[in-house]
Amino acid sequence: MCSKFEGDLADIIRGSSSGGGSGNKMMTSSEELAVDPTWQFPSNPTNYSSEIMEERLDGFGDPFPNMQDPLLQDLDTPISPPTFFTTNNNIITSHISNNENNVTNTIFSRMGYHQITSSVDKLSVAPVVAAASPRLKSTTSILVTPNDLINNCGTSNNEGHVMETQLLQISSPQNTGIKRRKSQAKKVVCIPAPAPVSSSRQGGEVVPSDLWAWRKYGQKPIKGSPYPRGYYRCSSSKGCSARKQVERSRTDPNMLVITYTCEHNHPWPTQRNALAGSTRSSPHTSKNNTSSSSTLQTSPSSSFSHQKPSNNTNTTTNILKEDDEGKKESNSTSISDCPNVKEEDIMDKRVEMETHVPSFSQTYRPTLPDESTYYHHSEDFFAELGEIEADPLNNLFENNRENKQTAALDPFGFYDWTAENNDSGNSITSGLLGGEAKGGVQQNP
DNA sequence: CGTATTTGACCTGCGC
DNA sequence: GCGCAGGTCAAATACG
Ligand SMILES: [Zn+2]
Repeated sequence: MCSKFEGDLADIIRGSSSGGGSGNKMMTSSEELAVDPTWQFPSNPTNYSSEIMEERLDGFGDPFPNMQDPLLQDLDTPISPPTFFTTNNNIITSHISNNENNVTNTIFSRMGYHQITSSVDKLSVAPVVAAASPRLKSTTSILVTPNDLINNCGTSNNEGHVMETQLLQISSPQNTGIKRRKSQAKKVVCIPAPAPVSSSRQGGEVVPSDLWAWRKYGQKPIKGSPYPRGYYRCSSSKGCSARKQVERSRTDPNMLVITYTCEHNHPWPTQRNALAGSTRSSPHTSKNNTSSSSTLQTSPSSSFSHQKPSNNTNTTTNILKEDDEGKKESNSTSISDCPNVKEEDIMDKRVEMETHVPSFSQTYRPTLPDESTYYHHSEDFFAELGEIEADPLNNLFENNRENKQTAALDPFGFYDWTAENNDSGNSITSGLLGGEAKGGVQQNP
């Protein structure tokens, strides 16, 4: 976790902190989001997956949901360090000023989650929310459309929001696969952009990398925004239908809006693809700083969820649910801080806010029936984690070397692990860490 | 050599 | 039914 993120986090932070001064650059088709190798997302995509697609359970997150839950529980009990979130802002600023790398935690603070689920998963969603705000005292439900998300992210401070949206057109008889666009459930995450900044050459934007390996398969300019949208597909396994869309929010260049379309079939990204992508982007500076790797990595949602809850004040986590009916119920935790919410209301769609005090533990279970299959009990999961944790952490930290501070961050790192653990945690962790950068090949399976 | 990115073209969905 | 826009595919290119 932490370690992984370190680099990433730093980047993220920068982006956010820097405020994106640079973010503005218009992107022609050519410009893309460059991924910073270092950058990592706090959130786990998997978490998002918690949702269940109507028809498409397959795609979404079987594996993921599992992951999340355990984490959540952990959070509740001992592990979760919500506290760190609270402090995040402070930390961030300080770190940022000093060192980019250090920032790891801060990133999370800003990050926000929006989960938007289309009609399909009613049940699943709720749990998700809970997860998101394990600790939050009050949760507000908000309805948000994806558009809103984008806008919000941009406009909103820098805080990220994660939304699960399932935009489904249930109306269409065929949910199956045919209708791609709207019918599918999507999870939208807003995060501070790493800072496209001038930095690297390419002009590319930096995309935060998550633990998963993503391969870019397309990019298109979007009318609404000056920024192109990048389309990524899971490269870990061919069978995996997980997809990811990355675009900058039109309002805030600083913010990146990442939309996850399907969940991963496989437990974990054994290895990231670091090779090709990263190198290409910049010929000169290959890896270290400047390099922008195409591979995007967003932290697994799980990590996010944890973080979010942590703070009422600073971090805002919003989770949006859309019911079948079309209404969206969203629970946002610690919204108070977020300006974003307001914007949303204003924006287009309806945003409803409710204050809830969910106990995340409760919510958690109900959320995923699937989970049970994957993991019988979160407890077990944790148990494993505990073991794993030690190793992975160490490794991570080592990797991170730059930031020892990250250790403080433990909470984050911890999250990541969970994900790793899920599959075959130990091996993976080592692999990830080591391989992350370049590992060339990705396949696990 | 293999993998990943880049980029244009094609296809599908959606709105009018 | 037409047109627009988004999303995906596939060929070409680049890099380790
Ligand atoms: Zn996958």
